[in-house]
Amino acid sequence: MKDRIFVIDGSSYLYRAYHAMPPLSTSKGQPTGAVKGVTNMLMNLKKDSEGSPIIVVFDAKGKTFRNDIYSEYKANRPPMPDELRLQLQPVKSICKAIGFPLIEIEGVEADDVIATITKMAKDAKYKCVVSSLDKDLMQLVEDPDTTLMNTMKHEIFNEDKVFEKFGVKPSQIRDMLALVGDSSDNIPGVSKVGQKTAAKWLNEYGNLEGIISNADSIKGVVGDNLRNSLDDLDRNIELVSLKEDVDLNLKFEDLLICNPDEEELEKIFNELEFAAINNNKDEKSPKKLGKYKTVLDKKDLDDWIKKIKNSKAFAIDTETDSVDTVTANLLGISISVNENEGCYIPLGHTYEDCPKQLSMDYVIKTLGSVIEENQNKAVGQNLKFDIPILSRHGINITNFLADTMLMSYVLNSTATRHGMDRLAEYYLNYTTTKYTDVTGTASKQISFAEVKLDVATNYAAEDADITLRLFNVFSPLLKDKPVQKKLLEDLEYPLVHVLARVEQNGAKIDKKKLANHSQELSEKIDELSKQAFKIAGEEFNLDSPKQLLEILYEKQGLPVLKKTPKGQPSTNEDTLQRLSEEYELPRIILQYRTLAKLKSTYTDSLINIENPKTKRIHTSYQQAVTSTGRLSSTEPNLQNIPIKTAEGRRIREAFVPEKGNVLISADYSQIELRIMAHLSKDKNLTYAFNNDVDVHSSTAAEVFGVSIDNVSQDQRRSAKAINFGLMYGMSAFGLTRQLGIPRGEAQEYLDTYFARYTGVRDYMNNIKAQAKEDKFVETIMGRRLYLNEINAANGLRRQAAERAAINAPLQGSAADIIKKAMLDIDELILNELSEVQMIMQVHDELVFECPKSKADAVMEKMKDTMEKTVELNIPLIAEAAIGSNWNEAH
DNA sequence: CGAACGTCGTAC
DNA sequence: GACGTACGACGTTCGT
Repeated sequence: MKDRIFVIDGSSYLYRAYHAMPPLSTSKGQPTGAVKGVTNMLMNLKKDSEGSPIIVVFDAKGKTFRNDIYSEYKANRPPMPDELRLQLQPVKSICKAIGFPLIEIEGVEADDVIATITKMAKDAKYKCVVSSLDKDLMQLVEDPDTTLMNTMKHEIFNEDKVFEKFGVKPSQIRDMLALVGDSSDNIPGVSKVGQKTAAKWLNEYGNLEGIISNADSIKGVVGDNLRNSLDDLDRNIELVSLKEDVDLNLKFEDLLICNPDEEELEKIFNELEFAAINNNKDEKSPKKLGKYKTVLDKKDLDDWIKKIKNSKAFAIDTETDSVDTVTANLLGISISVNENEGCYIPLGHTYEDCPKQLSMDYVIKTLGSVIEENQNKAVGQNLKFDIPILSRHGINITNFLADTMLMSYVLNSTATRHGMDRLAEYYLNYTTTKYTDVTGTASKQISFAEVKLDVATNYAAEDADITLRLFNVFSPLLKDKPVQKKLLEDLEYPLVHVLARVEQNGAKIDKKKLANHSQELSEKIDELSKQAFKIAGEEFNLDSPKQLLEILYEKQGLPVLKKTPKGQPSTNEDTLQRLSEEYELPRIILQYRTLAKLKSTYTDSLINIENPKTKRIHTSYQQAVTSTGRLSSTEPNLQNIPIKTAEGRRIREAFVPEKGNVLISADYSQIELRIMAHLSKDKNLTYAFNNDVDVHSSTAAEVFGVSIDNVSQDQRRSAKAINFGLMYGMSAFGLTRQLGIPRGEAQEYLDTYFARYTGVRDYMNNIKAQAKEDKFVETIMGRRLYLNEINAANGLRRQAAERAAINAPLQGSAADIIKKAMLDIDELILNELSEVQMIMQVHDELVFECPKSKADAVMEKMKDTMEKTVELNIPLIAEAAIGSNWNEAH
């Protein structure tokens, strides 16, 4: 076997690591995530290379010869982000200190240098492995002694593998790239020719020359495009060909020398605050585990009970056999009272030879009552999960000290996601053991009950430990923000209990009705598919945008009206709607889409998700997801059940009460517009709400200069679009699209609106100015949305932040208000309406289930409570109705 | 092979 | 490029 060398494209490593790693940084603020990622990748490769030389190539600064050939080359590349730029030098220093030869040559690209090195290796009778999957480099595989390798997977790209992936031989890759072009390098290829078409031609005619000489026999639009692109193709070939004779200013032998400088490496690691990196070992660097104890006897449990009693705060976490809070069984409890310490009390582990655990009854009786007594010192992460589980096992928590997930959310809803693993990474720079690290994934996944106690303890006690450490980080931060602290303690924490109850209540569905509907949809969908295939002349996957665009635009030759952000011809509703005016196929696709969506997303999934135990569906409300303070709903999402079309409303008809009950729905009328009136104090808007005038008609009267009684349907519709658009920061362009009117006319509407509603105009300008000053906006209850990009140099991003600045106080305040209403109503239910269940929240709507006989009175109480929950400058109105299903009640 | 991403469509 | 906030189904791509 020949000797071999490895060649790395350093820049591509850097970018990959940058995107794969969290944004770590040193205490001084030097970003290090990408450095760490690259370092790990280098170490792994070093290990795998078994002593073979490794050479690292970086792109040099400045233009290359390709810019001389084509001035637009890579012209649309965004500049390297600052956070990454700052990590470039450290990465290079580390490469050198490890001892890898590092090569940067100006005027050419790293790919050319790599090509040159593979050529030198070949001449010296060495094999060459390039650690990259870059498609430009695939042409190098033409030489049997050169391969590309996917570092993570040890997958080798040889000639066969290239053919498998690209449909052509390595020697044809160059021609393929020239035909297809490369949007990231800003090289236009032959229009409408992608990898597939290019491969087809290359297999038929051998090479680009062959294709060009047969160009006349290629039919259709693509043929025309090809004939029109001949000049481009010459240029593209030059651009995609790699230069193999770059002057590296060294001999091949020089590349084989590894010259490590351990001292320098250690110095760099210290500066970057890296823990010692494992030079040789396979496993991840061992992280310092805290002192974690498995509690198996009464004496140890007693110790921990004392610790809880003596603590100022203790963290608690539960382990279960399911994520479903309605059915999950308790398998263990973990506790932490000091950082880096913790215990795990297993209660239900079942594997063979599992040590004897304390009995559930005993632990509930002893530890359980101490937890209850000390619950105002209890800290958890996402307690909405733990509370119902504990409650079902006899431990009732109604008043906890803190929830770290919500602390993080209220402090800054967008800094990071608020799952514990992410919070530990972000705020503690600590990598937690993941759940799937101990249970495995997918088919190999085992129940937590089968996880060995030592492993389970390290996982579970760590969770409690981390929760406590996060609490210690967040507490002082909140001390400095009394308004946010109040929001957290008076709104979000109490809401945890309410949401837990709403989730546990669940909603009843009429499965038979849904099943019938599903069957009906199936038949219609089949029929539409057949029609579509007939017109297309072939069968294809109607659900695949990719196949659909081939059929519509390439085979059927329909005009391309719009492209997706990625440059593909669009097949979305808007586009198909316009095409439908002239063609039948898009019209059928649209009908197909509507029905397929209903079936897959709603009828089928709702049937499947009914809980076998309760025969109801139990959504999960996410309290720390949205940037604005709204809740979101998952598994299933009950907040996007159709309502606009008759077919869609049939889904709502399947949401029903138990026998003898009815559903009551109460929703806030125009709550966001009312908040706009409240915040802006605009005279016209305030007048409309104070006098109970239809707000869209009133706007129409102002904008179109007619009396309110003479507002036409069309005018009201336009005014409604304006009112909604304003709250989203919509432009004249957006209004144009929405209403299908000329740009000038839309602009006139807006101008007139702002002339009539000067309060709204001033409010919008002020909130934007304030946001630019503060870098955040606030709701009426002081919930903050930080807007990092409000002063961005990039106009698009800045404008998006400006729109968010307008929208967030409106959407967020509405969210605050309905959350407060939920607390008030929950109290009402607990105190005097025990037969009523709150079962759903849909942003401005609450749905209840209650006995028919109580319905009228309950409805009035709910409506009244919602309207009085806060006092604004204008009245808050809730509209309520009773029904035998959700559609009727709404 | 499973995770992540892209596109599409539903809600408020 | 142009309207804010979400979730999920499905197909496609990519690499923990």
